[in-house]
Amino acid sequence: MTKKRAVSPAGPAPATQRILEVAEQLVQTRGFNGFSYADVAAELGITKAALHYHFAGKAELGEALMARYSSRFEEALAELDRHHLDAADKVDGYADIYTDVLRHRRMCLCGMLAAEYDTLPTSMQREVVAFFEMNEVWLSQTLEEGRNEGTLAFAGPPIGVARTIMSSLEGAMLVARPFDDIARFERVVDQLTSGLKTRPEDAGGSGRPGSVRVPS
Amino acid sequence: MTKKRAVSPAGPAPATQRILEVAEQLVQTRGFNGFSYADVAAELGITKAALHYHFAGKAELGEALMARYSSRFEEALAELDRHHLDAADKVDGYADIYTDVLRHRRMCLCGMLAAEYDTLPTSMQREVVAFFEMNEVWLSQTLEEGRNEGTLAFAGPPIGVARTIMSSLEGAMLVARPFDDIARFERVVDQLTSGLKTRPEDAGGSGRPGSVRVPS
DNA sequence: GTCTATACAGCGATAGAC
DNA sequence: GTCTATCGCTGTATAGAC
Repeated sequence: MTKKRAVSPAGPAPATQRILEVAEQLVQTRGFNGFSYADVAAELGITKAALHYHFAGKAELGEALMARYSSRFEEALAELDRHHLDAADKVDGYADIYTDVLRHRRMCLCGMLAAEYDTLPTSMQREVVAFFEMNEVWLSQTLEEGRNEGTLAFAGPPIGVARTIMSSLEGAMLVARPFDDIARFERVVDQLTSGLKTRPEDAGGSGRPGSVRVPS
Repeated sequence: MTKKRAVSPAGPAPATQRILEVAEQLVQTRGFNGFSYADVAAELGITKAALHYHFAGKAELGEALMARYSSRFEEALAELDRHHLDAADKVDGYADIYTDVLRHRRMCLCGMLAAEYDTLPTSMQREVVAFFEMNEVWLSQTLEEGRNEGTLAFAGPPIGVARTIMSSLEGAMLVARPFDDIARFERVVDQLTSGLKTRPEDAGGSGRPGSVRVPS
């Protein structure tokens, strides 16, 4: 048995992983047009040329970033589903995912890329839209579930409420970052979700049952 | 009397105006890091060097852009106040300002710059925050007014609701643009505002009394 | 107020050695 | 898998003529 990990034989090499982590942080804080190969290389102590070995171009790096982010996000949603929470708690868990991103002083990756949408490679544009659609589908289903089980109450089709919640969370992150104020974000989250719930919220916003976060 | 306009003697020269208009459109669609002096010059059929006569550097151009946008926005809010609307209609008018921006396939200038916040010159960073604060102040006052006159109803301090509305509108624009779907934005607006109003909304979203827009 | 010309830094990207 | 070296291009900015 070699030094290479025996389990999960697939998956990116450690070097590739570290590149993605650094690039992700840069895009989420500075934007896709606000970072360069030189930034990533400097942070990792390697050269720009080495990066091109792992990702042919900036577009490919961007696509890998989004694929990773989306699948991580999807996994976090699946994890919420696995916890047998009621829909009201799932919605809270959903908002917590966003809160955790903001806690790392980051913007949602796809929210950031949505701002830069017109300048992105078309492959990345498609992934931005797909990310939002994935969010909407999960939220719609959860909202409908909540209405059926009686933990959530709202008027009209779930998709409308889902779109309001998702885009409002993106906007709350967008605005909270210049103020460097997580509490501002959390208050907006409470405003948005408290109107949906059929039972009163217990005081503390943290430590909810089955809290799930998208790593880093 | 010369050819120069006899009235409103102050104000930027026509050439400067046109530069600002082109640059504004570019920033609102591509971001501050997504456009260049060359883009502006090409659009106007002049050279990059000519631009530097009007604005020493990109930072100065950016500051002028924000000052203009903020004062235009503030004027639109003052115009809403001048129409003797009730607060519910003022909130609708406020949302209409955003809708008109989106109709021009643009993101709110300061919403766009909020995404790029970490990469902006500090002078521009301050203006981004000031813009959001100005919005919040006006909205808070209007919400309180509406609660006093009975056209609006909401729980808690107005500032909390104001922040939710403003940041949610920013987010709804951010997300609607990749979908190139104004209706999506308008439905979110309805969701956000209908819960505030004490009387039902008349059907059509357009042509409300005293509709005001921020030009371009 | 606009031009030509140019400086100079940074960008994404490639070739080829190790 | 990482390096050195370099290419071609674009970016912001300046000098000086008109």
